[in-house]
Amino acid sequence: MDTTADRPRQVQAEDCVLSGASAAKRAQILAGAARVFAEHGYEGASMSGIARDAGVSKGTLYNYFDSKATLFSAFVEQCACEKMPLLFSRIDEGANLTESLDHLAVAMVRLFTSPLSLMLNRIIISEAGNFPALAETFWKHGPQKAINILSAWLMQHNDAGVLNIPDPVFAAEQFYALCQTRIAARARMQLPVNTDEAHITFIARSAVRTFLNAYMREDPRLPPFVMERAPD
Amino acid sequence: MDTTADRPRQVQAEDCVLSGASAAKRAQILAGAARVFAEHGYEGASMSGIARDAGVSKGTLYNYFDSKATLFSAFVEQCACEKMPLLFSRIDEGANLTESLDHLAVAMVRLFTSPLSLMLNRIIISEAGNFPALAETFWKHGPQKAINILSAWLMQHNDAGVLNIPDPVFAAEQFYALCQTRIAARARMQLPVNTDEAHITFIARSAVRTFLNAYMREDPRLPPFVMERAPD
Amino acid sequence: MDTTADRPRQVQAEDCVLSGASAAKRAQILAGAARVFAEHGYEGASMSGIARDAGVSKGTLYNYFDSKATLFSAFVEQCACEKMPLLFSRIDEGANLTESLDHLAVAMVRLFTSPLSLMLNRIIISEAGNFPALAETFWKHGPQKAINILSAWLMQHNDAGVLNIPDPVFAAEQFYALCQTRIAARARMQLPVNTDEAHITFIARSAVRTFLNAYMREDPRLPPFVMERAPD
Amino acid sequence: MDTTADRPRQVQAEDCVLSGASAAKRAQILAGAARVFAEHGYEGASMSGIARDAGVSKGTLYNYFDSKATLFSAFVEQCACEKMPLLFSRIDEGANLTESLDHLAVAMVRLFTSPLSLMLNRIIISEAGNFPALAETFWKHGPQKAINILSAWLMQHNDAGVLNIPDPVFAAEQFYALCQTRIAARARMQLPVNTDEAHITFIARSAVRTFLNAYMREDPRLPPFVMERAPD
DNA sequence: GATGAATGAGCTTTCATTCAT
DNA sequence: GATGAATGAAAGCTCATTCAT
Repeated sequence: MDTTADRPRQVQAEDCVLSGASAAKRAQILAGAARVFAEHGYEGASMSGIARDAGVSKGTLYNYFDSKATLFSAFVEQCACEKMPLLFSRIDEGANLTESLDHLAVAMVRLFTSPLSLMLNRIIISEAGNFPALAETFWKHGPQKAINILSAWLMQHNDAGVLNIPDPVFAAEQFYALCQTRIAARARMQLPVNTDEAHITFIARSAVRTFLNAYMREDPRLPPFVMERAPD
Repeated sequence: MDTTADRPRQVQAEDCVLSGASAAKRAQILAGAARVFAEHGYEGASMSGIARDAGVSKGTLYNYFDSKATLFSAFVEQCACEKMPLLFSRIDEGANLTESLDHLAVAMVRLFTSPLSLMLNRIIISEAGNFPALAETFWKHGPQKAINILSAWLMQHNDAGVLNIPDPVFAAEQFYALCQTRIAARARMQLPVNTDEAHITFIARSAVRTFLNAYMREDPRLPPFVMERAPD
Repeated sequence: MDTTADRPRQVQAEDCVLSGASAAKRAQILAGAARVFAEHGYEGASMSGIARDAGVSKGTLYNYFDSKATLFSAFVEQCACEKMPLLFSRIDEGANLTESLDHLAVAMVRLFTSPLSLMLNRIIISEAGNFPALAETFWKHGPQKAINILSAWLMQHNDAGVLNIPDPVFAAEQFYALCQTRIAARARMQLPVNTDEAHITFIARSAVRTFLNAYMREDPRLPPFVMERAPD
Repeated sequence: MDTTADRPRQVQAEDCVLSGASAAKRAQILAGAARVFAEHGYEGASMSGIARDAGVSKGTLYNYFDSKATLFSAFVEQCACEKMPLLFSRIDEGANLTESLDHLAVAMVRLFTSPLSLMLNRIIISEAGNFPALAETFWKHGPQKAINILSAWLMQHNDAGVLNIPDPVFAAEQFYALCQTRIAARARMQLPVNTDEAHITFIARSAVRTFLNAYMREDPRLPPFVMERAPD
C-alpha cells in the first residue's frame, strides 16, 4: 500500500495553519532524529528511539518520512543546507590582509572542532557508500562554498598586487588544509585535542604565516614571516 | 573489548603444532573478518557472513573471539599494527632536500587515496564513539609514527642549518596537512577525486614548495619557490 | 458485521437532498472498495487505499461503515444483490428445447469465466470462514436462484411430457455442474483456460447432450444424442 | 546478509543422523504451518503463530524456510505431492462397469467434501494470484491425475466396445464435474452440505447414470438408466 | 576443537482505527 | 459531515550468541 496519500506535502510559505502545524511536527521529528542519528549513527539509530526522542509515535514518523533512509537524508540535508552556512560566515575584514586571514583561520580551526561539523563529517563518512548523494550535498554547502569564497577573496588581493597566486582555488584549498593541522584528523576520530584559545590561535597564525610565505608577493623591503613554536 | 583475555595468545616459536594450527585459524578468521568489515562496516557486517567468508563455523568464531566487538577490535588492530607500517615507508633520500620531500609528499598523497588507508579511516571514524581504543591504536601506528619520523628528519636538517624550524613536530604536522590538500577530504567521503599522476605530483610539489617557503632558512642568494597552477 | 445498524439507510423517494448526497457518497465509497477488494482481496486491501481510490478521506469511510469488515460485507452484498442478477438472465427461449438449453449452457459457461463471477467466488471462498453470512447471501442470489429458475423450467417440460425428470432440482444442479466441465475449476485457480467461441460452444453442447440423454423422455423413434470430440 | 549458509540443505535418503534430525524439524515446522495456514489462510497466518504452534523459535523457522512465502509454498506442495495422491486412489474394479464407476463416483464425492481437499482448494483459490505455481502443482497432482487415470480407463472400455467415447479426456472431465453436483460448490464456501451416506450414494449414482446414458454404446436390448429422486 | 541448529530480542514497516479540527 | 494526523499493536525478518553433539 502506497502511503503517499497519507503524508503531508512539502509545506509552502503560503500554507495555512494546518500546514504550519505539519511543518512544526516535521521539524520536531527532525530534531529528534538529529539527536539520535548524531549519537548512534545511521545503523545504530532505531526508528523507535527516534520516535521516543521526538515525542511522536512510530506511525507518525512514517507519515512524514517514507523510510529510515529518507528521514536520514532529510536530516543530513537540513544540517548541510541550513546549519552549515551559519558556520561558514563571511570573511571578517580585519585592519589588513594578515589580520583578516588570521580571523578566518581561527574561524576555520574552530569549525573543524565544532560538534556539529564533526558529527556531520563522521556521519557522512560512515554512510558515504550507502548515501552518495549526501556527501555531494554536504560538500557543496560546506567545504566547496568556503573554498569558493576564499578563492574569490584571494583573487582580489592577487589582482590588487598584494598576493601572487597563480591558482587561487588551489591556494584556498591549501589554506583550508593548513587550518586542519594537528586537530582536525584527531577530532574526527574523537581523540583528545587541545582546544585552548592559545593553541587554536597558534595553529591559525601558523597556517596564515605558512600560507603567506608562499603566496605573498615578494617585497625586498619585507622579511618573510617567522614561524613559531607551539605554546606549552 | 580486550581481545587478549582467554584466547590463544600470539604463537611463539616454541609453540606446539596445535598452537600453530590455532594461530593459522585465527589468521584465517581475521582475513575473512577483514573482507567483510571492510565492505560492510561494523554494524553492516554479520557474524554469519564473516564465518562463511572465513570458511569456518560460527561456533569457531566464538572460540577465537569473545564477541563481534572483540573480533572487530582485533581486525582493526591488526590492520593498524601490521599493514599500516607498510604504507609509511622510510623517507627516500633524494639527491637533495627538495627532492627528498617531493618523494615523501607524493608517497603521502598516494597514502591518503589508498583503499586500505581510506577504509581504515572510514571504519575508525564511524566507530570512534563505540571503540575509542581503536582510534588511539590507529593514530599511534599511523599518523603519529609518520609525524615522528618526519619531525626527526626535519630536526636533522634544522640542526644542519638548512631549515629553520622552531617546532619540528608542528612543522611535520603542517606538512602532513598540506599533503591532504584537495583530495583527502573528498576521498574520505567517497567523492570523485583526480588521481592522475600529474595531478598527484602537482599537489605534492605544491605542498613541498609552500612548506619550504615557510621553513627554508633564508638565503639572500636564493629566491623563494614559485607556486604554480594546477595542471589541466 | 451487520452493516445496517447506525448508517444512513437506503434513501427513499421522499428523503431530503442531504440523504441523497449521503447515498451518493456511500455508493462512491462502495465503488472504490469494489475496485480495491477485487484486486487485493480482503486482507490485502487497506482502508487507506480504498479511501484514496474512492476519493474520500479515511474519516469519511468510518462515517459510513463501522469497520473494514462492515465495508467488505457491504461490498459483497452489493455485488451479490445488484450485479449477480444481471449475470443470471432469463432463459432465452429458443426454437425448441435443445436450442433453449444450448443457449442457457453457453450463458452458464460464460458466467463461470466472467471476471466478476470469478472474483466473487474467489473472495467468498477466501473469506468463507470469517464471513459465513456472505457465502449465504452469495449463494442465495447466485447459484440458488439459477438452479431455482432452471428447475422450474425443467418441471414445465417434464409436465409437458417432453422430459422425464423425477427430481427437477437435482437435475438442474447436474446441469449446473455439467456446465462447469473443464474450465470452471481451472478458472477459479487462475489457470489458463481456452475460452474460444468454439470451445465454449462445445462444452455447452456436450453438457446439454449428456443432460438430455439422461432426462429426455425416451422416444423409440429418436436416437440418443451423439457425443462429440472437442474441437482442436 | 544471505542466510543460505545457515540453513540445512534438502536432506537425502542416505543422510546421517544429524540430517535426519534436520528433516524431522522441517517436518515439525511444516506440521505447525499446516495447522495455522489451514485455519487462517496465508495472509491471516503469522510467522510467530506458526513458530508457536510448531514449537520452535521464529529464528528456526527462518533457518529452514527463507520467507513466509517459501514456507507456504512448501506446505502446499507437500500437501499436493504427498497427501493428495492418497485421496486419488486407484479405481476399484467392481463386479462390472457400473459398479466400478459407482465406487469411483462415491470416492470422488467424498473427496470433494474431505477437509484436506477443501482446505487446499480454498487456500489455492485464495492465493492463486500471488502463487500461480501452486495452482499448477495442485492441479497436476490432483485433478489432472484423476482425469488422466479415468480417461485411460474409459478408453479401455471404449476399445472393448462397451462404451462409445469419442473424447475420453473430456468425458472424464464431465464425470469429474458431475460428481461435484450439489455439494462441491457449497462445501468450498463452507455452506452446510448433506454428507449422509445415502445422499452421497445418490449423488454418485446419479452421476454414473447420467454419464452412462450419454456414453454407453447403445444396445437395443437394454433400456437407458432411469434417473431417480434424491432421498429425503 | 569444531560445528551449526536454536534462540529471542530487536529491527523496520504497515494499517485499522480514533478524534480534534 | 468531512478531514487526515496520530496512534500503537502486530507483522515479517535478522542476527549476535549459546550449547549439545
